[in-house]
Amino acid sequence: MSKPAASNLLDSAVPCCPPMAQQRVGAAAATELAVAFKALGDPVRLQLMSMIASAPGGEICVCDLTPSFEVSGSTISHHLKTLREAGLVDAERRASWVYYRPRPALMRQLATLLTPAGDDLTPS
Amino acid sequence: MSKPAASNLLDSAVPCCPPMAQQRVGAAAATELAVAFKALGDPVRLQLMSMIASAPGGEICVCDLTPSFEVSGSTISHHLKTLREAGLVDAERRASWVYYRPRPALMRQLATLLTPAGDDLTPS
DNA sequence: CGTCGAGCTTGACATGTATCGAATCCGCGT
DNA sequence: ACGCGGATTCGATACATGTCAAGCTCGACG
Repeated sequence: MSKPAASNLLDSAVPCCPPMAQQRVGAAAATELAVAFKALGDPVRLQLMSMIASAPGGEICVCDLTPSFEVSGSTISHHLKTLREAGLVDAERRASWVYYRPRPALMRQLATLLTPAGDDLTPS
Repeated sequence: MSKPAASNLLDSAVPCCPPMAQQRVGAAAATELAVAFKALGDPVRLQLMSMIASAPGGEICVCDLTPSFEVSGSTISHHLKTLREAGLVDAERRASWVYYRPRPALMRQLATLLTPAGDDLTPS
């Protein structure tokens, strides 16, 4: 559990991703970033991601996620795995329960990437 | 061409989408937003989107997009249709050529949605 | 130990998607 | 009118994905 997450975007020293409105995304970067966007490209996963990202205390138990959906527990687990492998969330087992927390680094990269031309982004 | 784009997020008066780190995304909103993320969840489409978003002059001809990829022209056209129907780009035919331009409104919504907790977003 | 509950994994299936070639459409020149 | 080149659409096919039921793993607690 909590694999290193295939993407090397997370630990890459390269600034990597200015807004796509300012610079084209190369083929290699596109392949990696598309994994993250694809992970968000499902209604269930998007809701899961939002529930994890907005969790008070910074983390949330799977047992608090599952009851919010119509789909089966195994399906939720499968979606969570997708989010994990995309590098968007991190999981940790404590006692009988598994807790998920967001990984803001990638979220911020995606947000920056989508910033339209002329928009300001988190001015220091 | 240039269909109304199924999403009602574009012309909706509702503020709609605070950062997901601040508020859970509802099932209905998730279904619509997931369409946009899914559209970006393919390497070719992500590059296409970045080429359109970064186009000098705010628009770019399909004939300038197609040669950058290995895939066939019909495949590019299909991907562009996906981006159009997701509300991310707009197309216009002029003479023999079709020009694509970005739709910053949705881009900004997605960027805002992904803004992590504690981050500042384009302060007015 | 044994078993119980929470979550993950596996196997299977139906649906969706990416891709291509061929056909079609649409302006433009000749 | 005719053909040409750019772009989209159509039909077909191989592959990926979402979903579930069933089985498995890991701690906890008697």
